[in-house]
Parts: sequence; C-alpha cells; structure tokens
Amino acid sequence: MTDFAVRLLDWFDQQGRKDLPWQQDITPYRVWVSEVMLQQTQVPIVIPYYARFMARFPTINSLAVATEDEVLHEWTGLGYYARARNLHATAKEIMSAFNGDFPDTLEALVSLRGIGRSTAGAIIAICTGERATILDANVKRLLSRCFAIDGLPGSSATERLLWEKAEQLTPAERVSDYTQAIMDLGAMICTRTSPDCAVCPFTEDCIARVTRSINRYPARRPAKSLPVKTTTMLVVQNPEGAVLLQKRPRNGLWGGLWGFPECELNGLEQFLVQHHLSLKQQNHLSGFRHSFTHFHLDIELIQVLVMDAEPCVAEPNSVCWYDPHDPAKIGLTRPVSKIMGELAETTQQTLGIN
DNA sequence: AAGCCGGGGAA
DNA sequence: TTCCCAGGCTT
Repeated sequence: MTDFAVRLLDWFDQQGRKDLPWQQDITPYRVWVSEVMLQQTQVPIVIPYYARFMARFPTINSLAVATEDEVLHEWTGLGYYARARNLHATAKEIMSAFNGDFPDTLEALVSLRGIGRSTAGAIIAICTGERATILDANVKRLLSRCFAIDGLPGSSATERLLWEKAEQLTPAERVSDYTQAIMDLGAMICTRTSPDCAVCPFTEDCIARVTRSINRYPARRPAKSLPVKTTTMLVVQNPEGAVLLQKRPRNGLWGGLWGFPECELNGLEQFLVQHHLSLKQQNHLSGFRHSFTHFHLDIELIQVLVMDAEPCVAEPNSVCWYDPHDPAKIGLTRPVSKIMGELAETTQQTLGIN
C-alpha cells in the first residue's frame, strides 16, 4: 500500500463520512443509483431525490417495470435527464440480459448505458472490494494540487495524466474506504475555493500548497461568453384550470420531459388553430431568464385562457392537460414546475374574473 | 477533440 | 454575474 493511501485512510477513519444514505444497506443497485445521481451533482442536492427515488423504486425490478414518465417524474429538478432515461434502460437490460444480477466486472459495467469508467470503478470498489479506480471532480482537484497537474481541464492529455496518477495511488486493500476517502478529502478539505490546508494530511507534500500556488490548480477552463436565446412559452389553461403540456423529444434539452408549448413571437394564432382551441382571454405574464451551462434562455410567457375543448393533435401521446389539483406523475421542465408553483397562488383570482 | 446536457450553491 | 459540481454520450 502506498504511503499516500495509508495516510488518506488514516484521515478517513477519523474524519470521513460514514452516514450518507447510500452508505447504508449497501447493494449494487443502491450504489449504482447514487453514483448516477451524483454525476455532476453535489451531495446535499442528491440526498432528498435519492430518498424519494429509493422509496418509489426500492429494487431494480421495480425500476425496470416502471414507465419512463414516472422515472422522469422522480428525476424532475435534478437535471441531466439523460441520466434518468439511461438508468431506466439499463435496469431493463439487467433484468432481461443479466437475469436481474448486477454485473460485477468493469468491462460489463462500462458497456451499460450511463455508466462510464469512473462510475464503473466506484461500483466495483464499493460493492466488491476489488481494486478499481475512480476519477471524479473531487479526485481531479485533489490530484491536480498534490502533484501540480495544470493541463487544460478536459483535455485528453490532462485526463490521461490524472487517470495514470489515480490508478497508481489506488491500493489493493480497503479499496471501498479508499474510494470514499479520496472523495471525502476532496469534498470536505480540498475544496474548490479556500481549501482547509491546515487540517489536510498532505499539507506538507502537496506541491500546490508548498509552492503557495493553490489557486493555480486545477487550471481554469477558458471563459467563453454564453449565447442568449429567446422563446415564447404558452401557459394554456382550460376553464377547469388544467394546463396544456407538450412532451419534448427524447433527445436534446429537457429530453422526455413535459414542457409548455412554445411558439414564434406572433405565432399564438397559428398555435390555436393548429390545436383547435378557441381563445377566451390572453395575458402577458412576467418573463424570466433561465440559464444553462452552455447558454441563456430568455423566456416570454403568455397566459392563454381557452374554451373547454379537447386539443386535437396528431399524436395524443405528446400532449396532455396537466391538472395541478391531480398532478400526473410525469417529468416537468424547470419552467413548468416553477410557474405551476407561482400559478397555484394566483390562478383562483385569474380564473375568477372571467 | 469538442459540444451537449440542468440546476443550484458559492463567492 | 461567473464558476463549477460523486460524468457520460454524441458528433
């Protein structure tokens, strides 16, 4: 065992986290779900989602037989919705192609949708205790500082260096604890801003620390200005107060979720004709900006009150009336969940004036 | 190799 | 505001 691993494990025994929800009653299924939820998502955000998800889908079979709408319903608000679709698809595949038994080799795991090299390594290390390596953002930040790896984040050269170092440091014993330990040190001590070097077991060895250049590691990714896009979303309500939602394409932004219909700037009339709806009243609601990692979306909102009618559409599976008082268990885009919450407070008055 | 995919917390 | 997070997939 490397000196690095010995000291890290010693720190973990005293300071590491042992009470996280997915550290209790460890099964491959529970670890898998947690690892996928934790991709690009921090622990405090995941905890409530994980509790609800495991309550609703306690076994891999319960997940496999669920509808995709309901899986996305439990994922609503968590982001990166391809994770939920891949999770669902992989649950089905494990039930059908693996007899319901979770694969326990790196190769088999990586072949599954939504499981890459790092997530596969985490599952192996935590569930089997076999030697396997992870490389998540915590580990990358820690190794970048300790060993002064300052290449561009995401570049293949940097990735190769980091994987090489991570593999080299991974011990053959206590692999599960080591895996948790290196993530804990990164998340709790070697944080992105103002790391607590005073209590870090590697404070004397960390090259970034010793050379007083912590803020140079990991290297900043080059800033780029985000494009701004605009759209108009329609909050179409029938006399009962139900709201018209459209299912979004499986691929792309908010894939598989249900969102407000969108139209061109003056495309409301065309929209109404298209869906055989007759306008009763329209109001401009205050718009807002929704920001993504790769662009800003400026959203205009038009509340459209219509006569009681079934929307006539080519594909009935892609449109629904969403009743806030009896909400369907489907995945909602952030604008929908946000506006539904706000609408609940004012909809009574709005409908009352008609 | 680079782009795409969310939402929220931190500063 | 900007930056980034228990990454992986697509092009």
